[in-house]
Amino acid sequence: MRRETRVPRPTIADVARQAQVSKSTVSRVLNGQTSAMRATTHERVEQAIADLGYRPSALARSLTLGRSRTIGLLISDVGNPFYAEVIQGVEDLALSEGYSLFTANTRYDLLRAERLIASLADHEVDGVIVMSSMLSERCVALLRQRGIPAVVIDWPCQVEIGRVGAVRVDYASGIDQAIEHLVSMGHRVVGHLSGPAHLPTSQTRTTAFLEAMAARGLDAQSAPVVTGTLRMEGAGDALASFLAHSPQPTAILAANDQSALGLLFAAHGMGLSIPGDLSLIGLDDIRLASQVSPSLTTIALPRLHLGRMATEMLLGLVQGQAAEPPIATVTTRLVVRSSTAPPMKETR
Amino acid sequence: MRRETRVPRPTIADVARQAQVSKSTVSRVLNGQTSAMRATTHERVEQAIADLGYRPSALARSLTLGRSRTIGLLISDVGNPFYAEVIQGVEDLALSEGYSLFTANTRYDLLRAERLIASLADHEVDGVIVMSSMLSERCVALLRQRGIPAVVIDWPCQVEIGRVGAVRVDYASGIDQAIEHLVSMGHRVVGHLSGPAHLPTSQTRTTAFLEAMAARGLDAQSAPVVTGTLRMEGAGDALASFLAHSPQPTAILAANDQSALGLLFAAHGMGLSIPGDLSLIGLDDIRLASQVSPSLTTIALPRLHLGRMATEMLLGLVQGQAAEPPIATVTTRLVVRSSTAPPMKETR
DNA sequence: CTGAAAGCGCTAACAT
DNA sequence: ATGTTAGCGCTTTCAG
Repeated sequence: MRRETRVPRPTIADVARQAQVSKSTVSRVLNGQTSAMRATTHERVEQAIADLGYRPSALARSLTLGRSRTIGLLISDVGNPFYAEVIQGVEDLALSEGYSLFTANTRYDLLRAERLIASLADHEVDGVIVMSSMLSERCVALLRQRGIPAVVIDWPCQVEIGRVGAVRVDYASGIDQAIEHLVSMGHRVVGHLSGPAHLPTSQTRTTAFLEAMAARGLDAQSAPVVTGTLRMEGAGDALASFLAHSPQPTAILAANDQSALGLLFAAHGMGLSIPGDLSLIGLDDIRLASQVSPSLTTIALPRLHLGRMATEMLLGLVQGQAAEPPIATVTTRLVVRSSTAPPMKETR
Repeated sequence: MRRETRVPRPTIADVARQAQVSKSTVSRVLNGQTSAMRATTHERVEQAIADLGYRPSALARSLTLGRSRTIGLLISDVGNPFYAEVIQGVEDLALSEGYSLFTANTRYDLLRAERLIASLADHEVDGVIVMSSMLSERCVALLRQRGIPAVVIDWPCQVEIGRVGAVRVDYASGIDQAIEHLVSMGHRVVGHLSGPAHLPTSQTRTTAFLEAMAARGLDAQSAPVVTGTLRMEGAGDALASFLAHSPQPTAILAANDQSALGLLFAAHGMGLSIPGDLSLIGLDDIRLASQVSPSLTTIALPRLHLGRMATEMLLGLVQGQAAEPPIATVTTRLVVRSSTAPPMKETR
């Protein structure tokens, strides 16, 4: 007794027949153009729709309308905890505006990114949000080439003309607060664990660090800056570098929470006390930051907001009501927790 | 000098005109039905396609073909690090098979899940993969109702007939190894930090734990089982419960890595040494597990594989070549790291 | 070996 | 106030 027959979903024609009206009438009901319609007709159509459990085909609709109410979300790596909330922000707003999301991970692979973008274009997404720092430039170029509106998140480079927007992150504000926090507690030698040098965002953060130091008359020149990976791995080596540096830093600002946590765990492993022997500040405020022990003082990025803003901007571009210039900035702010404290007085 | 004019993408008709052939011929080239075609014709068409930079519209194709080469991925929460790799597994295989992914987060919200499923259905996805333990049952019901093939991941309940498959996780194998590992080191009192009682998967794990204990003649009855949240928060309270228990456990098996790490951090905070004072075993083997200090002994779940299998199964269902019964199981295995050691001999 | 024509499900003029 | 018609871009008989 297997019912192999795939019951085809009802179409607008089925509804029309059932309600004894034309397809146009049904279509009007579907699109709310019901003002100049006889109440009984309206009623009959609604009834038929309900009876048949009819739902319009997004595919067919997209084809006729020329827009798909679909947007692409290009991410470098879902596994990066940083992105999760941004995704939520995007999804929330997109959903509430009736858009669906094609999500795709570039995996930091340009070839893959190209294929994904091609695929998104093939599916006629109305726009794309790009959150893939290393690949953003190429991605945006490809998208522009296909005439697809796009918004880049946290990509400090110049946004050229065209239907491309950008949501920037003002790291400097939070980083400045962080340095102020350390300095006011008495720290004088502060180290910086940066991200890979080729990432624009690493440079931005490092620059902001150096400027914040200089602004307080600290010797930014001799401040130990170690290049890390933005990941937890390898933090042990980085920590060793800091400890070998002279003068030895009493506090370290890491380029992100992951690497800060790497330092934290490495310190644990070496029997170093945080914040007793060393103060630590991260950046991002990922969930984990508040859950480790000691909880991590960090510079919070409003990620949900970031996602929402990007989506809002993209939908603006899609609907042609582009803000000029399509650039927005979100600020960061310090969240003080337990990984920072005044330095011990043995600062040589 | 703004070019406001949205250049419409070339259609199959444009290619046909350019190549001086009919749409049918172009379509044949597009679909590789080129065997019985004059070489010069084929050549001309390829040329025209290249010249125009033509790409077929997935939308139009889906409409005529009746299948969209699109699948939905229903997740409860992207923020859960557990899912990231599964997603990668799904995406990898889907991509290589020419499928695109609609991803959607239920956020553990049934209403939201319903809307998302409706949306997926509206977009005529060919199938859906569900990875949302709490909501799976309802989700599958809704999908079945709309006649959409589905595969559930890690949902231990009965799979009814219909085009629904399941990929199970055999927790018992890894949990048994874990207990064996502890017992062979001399542990006799082992605690279990379980997940919320209403989650089927919590029950599965707890049962496996108790059985593994009993199988070794240990007093499963008096083994302290504390109900946790599967999250890091609240681990402090759980740890306190374990420590207050008599006899006090010398090792704890947590239901997942997150809660194990919660215990780890809580122990740090209380000055307890891991594994000196207490051995700890997690489950999942999330990235973080190998990065914390001490690194976490845990039961590894082959997540990439999980995603791949689910996708493979779904595509099988979609293409009608369903394996009978559509159920697969992946096994788990213990990964020994540094959070486990023999108990101190002061076991009262 | 290739073309003409119908149709997938929907919307939008343009009638009436 | 509602129906008719012509597409949107593609595939697929069916003819030649």
